Amino acid sequence: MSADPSPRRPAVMTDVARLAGVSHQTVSRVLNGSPRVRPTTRDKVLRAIKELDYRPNAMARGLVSRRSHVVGVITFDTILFGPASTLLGIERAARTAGYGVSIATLERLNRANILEAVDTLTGRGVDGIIIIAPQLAVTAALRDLPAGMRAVAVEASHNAGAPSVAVDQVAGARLAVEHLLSLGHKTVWHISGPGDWLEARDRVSGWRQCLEEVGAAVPPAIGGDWSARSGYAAGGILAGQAGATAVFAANDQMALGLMRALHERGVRVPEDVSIVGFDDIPEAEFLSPPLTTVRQDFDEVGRRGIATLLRLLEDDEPSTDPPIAPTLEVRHSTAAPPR
Amino acid sequence: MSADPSPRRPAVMTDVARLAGVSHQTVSRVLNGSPRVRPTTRDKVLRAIKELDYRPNAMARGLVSRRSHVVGVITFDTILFGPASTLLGIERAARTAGYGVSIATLERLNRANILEAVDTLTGRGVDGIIIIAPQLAVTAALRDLPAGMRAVAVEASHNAGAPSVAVDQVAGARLAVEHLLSLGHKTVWHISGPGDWLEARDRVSGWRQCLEEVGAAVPPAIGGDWSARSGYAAGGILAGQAGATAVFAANDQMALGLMRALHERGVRVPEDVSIVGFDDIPEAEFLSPPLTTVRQDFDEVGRRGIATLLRLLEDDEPSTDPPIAPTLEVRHSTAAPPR
DNA sequence: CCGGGGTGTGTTAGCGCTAACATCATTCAC
DNA sequence: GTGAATGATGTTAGCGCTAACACACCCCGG
Repeated sequence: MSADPSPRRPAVMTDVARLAGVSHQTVSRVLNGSPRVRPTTRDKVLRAIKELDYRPNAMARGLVSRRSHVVGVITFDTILFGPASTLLGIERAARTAGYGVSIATLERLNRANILEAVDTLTGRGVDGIIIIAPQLAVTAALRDLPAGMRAVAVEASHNAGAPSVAVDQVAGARLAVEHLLSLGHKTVWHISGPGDWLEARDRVSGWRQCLEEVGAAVPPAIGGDWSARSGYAAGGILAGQAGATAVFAANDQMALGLMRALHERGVRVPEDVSIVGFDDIPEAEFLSPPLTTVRQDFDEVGRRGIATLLRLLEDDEPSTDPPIAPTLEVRHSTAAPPR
Repeated sequence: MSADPSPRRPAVMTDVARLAGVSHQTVSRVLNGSPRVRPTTRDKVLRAIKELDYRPNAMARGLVSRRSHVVGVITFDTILFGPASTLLGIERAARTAGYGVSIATLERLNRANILEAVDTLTGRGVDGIIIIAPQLAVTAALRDLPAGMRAVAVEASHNAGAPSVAVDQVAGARLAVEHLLSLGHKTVWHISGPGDWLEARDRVSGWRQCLEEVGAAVPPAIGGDWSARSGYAAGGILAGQAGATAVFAANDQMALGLMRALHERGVRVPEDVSIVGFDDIPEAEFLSPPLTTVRQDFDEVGRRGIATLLRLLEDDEPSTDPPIAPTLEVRHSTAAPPR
């Protein structure tokens, strides 16, 4: 009833052709959904394929068709929530579109590394590349990608050397600051991300703009590095500032560290100080108190990244969507200022 | 001095051969480091390669050599700290070994999905597969992988259908429980992970064993699902238990949720209740209070996973290392019980 | 009853590379 | 000086597939 259960060597197209009594080209036509095949023939071929447990060889296919149906993703070597979520979103979107994903991570972000990663991925035959490029160095590197390589940048600035997909970080920061001001705070302090991260800069811009527009004093931004540790350290600085009643942290981890630092000093959140984070990590809702934060839709980032890349592969016409709007999740870490 | 900067079509091996005045086979020899090439010839070829910016075509290479130098990684579609860190560790190790990584994520874990992912990856021509398989369903699926497919399971039970690499979860749990008992607690409660996760089961076993060995009462395990939310919910149950002074949570997120729940009820950590987590997420150190937790070396998991797979590809001899030992990070969430 | 235009199928020629063997110089022992 | 061993290179034949064309065969109108 069934063929040899463990053939020595996996079946190839000619084996299928022989068993079905047709030429290998007819098998190829069936596989590629050509309409020029009689239904009865198609059935014979399909049966033979199943019987031999045949799977087309992707490399042979790719060699002749010049399409691997694999996209490369370059990402910073980290488990930071943003990049990790974006990678997942991209993989999901790619899978839906019938593409595979090959990854290359970078230990250190600089031009040489990035171009090398692009080379490696290109060498492996990917059809295009998505670069998760939140840092300025990356944006710069994008300007001299090898000619002919199709790439899109996500989380990069709009004037990168490639079409880009991004969340509107300025708008996100404004959401946070406006919320705090509307609660009655006179001004808002800011713990920023590292200066070479685009998102960090944009969040600083949004924060500053918003304060300036309402004529509020603009305190100096306190520099952090995304880690809870740096948020904790920022707490030390903030504690010495009498009028600081509201803080916008550029990500949730720093907000968490800050909360720890304030707690140690007996400063209550939100009674004494209100805090807003950024990212909405899964834990944000369960901190003490639950953290008000700005949420970005990373699945959407992934979908748009893949969509933009596929468009680029097909039409060769770069296209850039407007940035994705983030949303504010109000929880219990924000309240009116103490009187 | 230099060739046409933007050739219409990328250079292939014959182009290099022509420019260098040798046969394409000599170029191939240079590329593959054959000793049978005169140094002067090698130089000529190398210069031609650089001049034409030639890169070998991976698909053509793979087609004939039957090696793609890409490994596939199947992972659960999640940004849980463990699996995400493991993926990163694997990529790093693979890169060091000269391999690329193609990923396939699973929305839902069941046999059909896993086998499909294996098929997809195999179809894309990977040399072998690493399955991040923390759930029982995966272990079961491993038993009927397509013949000839080389695979290794990480975070799976030792009697999976494939060679495996794992951290000793039982030992990790014992570390946590012993620490709490040594502080003077009469017994230790446990918030477990989902019952279909191997790691969750092993941590329950370690916890129970340890208590039984010293003749301590074994309270019922409280079921969680890894999320901070479930840890928070467990807090409700625990609060009703008068004698509960020590809790071992099966991961840091649940510990975090629990801390929140206790805080809301005015229960102090560690004065009233001691808590130990598992994983040592980067934030653990900055929770209120800093969390004592069990740390697993995911980089080592990645390295061993790749090493095991490559050994399998070379010798065809399955080999399984002893499990990796986790370590305890003592911080401030644990103390002697209240008297 | 014959030519034109579909259909369905087979044949041939590569894609860019490596493996295997063939070929031609050298070198060196005797 | 001769033959065998060795070294450096070229030639040929695929890997498994798709693209392009060639070829039957059928149906149809004139």
